[in-house]
Amino acid sequence: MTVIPMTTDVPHQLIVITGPTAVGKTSLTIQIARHFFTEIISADSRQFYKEMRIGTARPSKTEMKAVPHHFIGHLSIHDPYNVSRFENDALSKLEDLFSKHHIVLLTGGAGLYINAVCSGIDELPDPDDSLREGLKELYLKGGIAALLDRLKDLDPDYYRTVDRANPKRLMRALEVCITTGQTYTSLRKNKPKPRDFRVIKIGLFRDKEDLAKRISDRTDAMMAEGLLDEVKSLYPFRHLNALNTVGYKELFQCIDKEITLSQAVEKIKTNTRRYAKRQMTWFRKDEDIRWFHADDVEGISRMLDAGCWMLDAG
RNA sequence: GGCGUCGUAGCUCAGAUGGUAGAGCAGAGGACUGAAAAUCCUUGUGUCACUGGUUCGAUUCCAGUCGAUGCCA
Repeated sequence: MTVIPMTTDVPHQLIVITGPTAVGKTSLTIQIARHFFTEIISADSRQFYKEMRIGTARPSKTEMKAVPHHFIGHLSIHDPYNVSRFENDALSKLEDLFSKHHIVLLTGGAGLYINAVCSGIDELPDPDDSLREGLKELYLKGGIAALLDRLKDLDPDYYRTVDRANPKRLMRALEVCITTGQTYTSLRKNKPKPRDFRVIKIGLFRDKEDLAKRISDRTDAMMAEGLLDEVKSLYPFRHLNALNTVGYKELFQCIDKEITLSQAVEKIKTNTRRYAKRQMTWFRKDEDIRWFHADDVEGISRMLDAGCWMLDAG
């Protein structure tokens, strides 16, 4: 029997499985996890919430039993949460898991969250509720112009490069400047943080028609499973950020009689397609991702079993 | 069968008293550092149903054909 000793010269490996929504990450990741007798960390910013089960395509009970999953349903929609917290939570969970496994899997479709785990994000202050309220107020009263005015003062460099039409970006930058007394620009180092594990990123793709079909089928399946009831039960909380989510917001509109049920279902499908598209534009930029067709289990296994990726610098 | 209305971008529709056309949605591309399934940006050439006629010129006017639809029979 060969036991690989847990020493520093054998690097821990984080295998990241990513790709657009509905591409088939869940089942493939479970297969790989079983192959390596390891566990899965989810980087899916909506599967975190315990109240959102059907609409987020959470892995089934059987699937979760087959392989331990982490960060699925561990939060309530009422809990404030963000990437930075996820970075911390995931890192400490990884430390724990790496004491038992050489290889751990991370899967999900939120590129920002994955990057936070793999290379970290800058130290910036968490949002402050009352300040955020104030900025929202400023925006409502004075519009984008008011935000821009303020930013021009507080961080002229960022003012030059921001997307000036994006209120959320502007408000966040202002928030950081005001709470720290420093410019947002100066705090954004954009330097990867060292990690004591290696990362390999696997991207799953499918052609457009195939993905669209899967999205459509999955949406129908969610409806058959009772999405509408799930959404109804969350209706009182529809203004929470967690519920500003594809599959939920459209059905809220239906409950509000703004659109019909079949219109809502169609809208869920097109919004999911658009989400998948946005994910792809994010992932395309990431040169570390090795792409495989989502059905190419053979190819992925071959690559992983060859183990040559373990020798990659990283 | 008669009379009327309509036929313009993938969809819903606007428009030009005749000089080959434009919105919304969809689609496509992009951005992205604590709200990220979020938020935001860019992007519109299409036999203007078909066939003739009038005209320097017709998608626009006229006639016919076909299709849709409404009313009357």
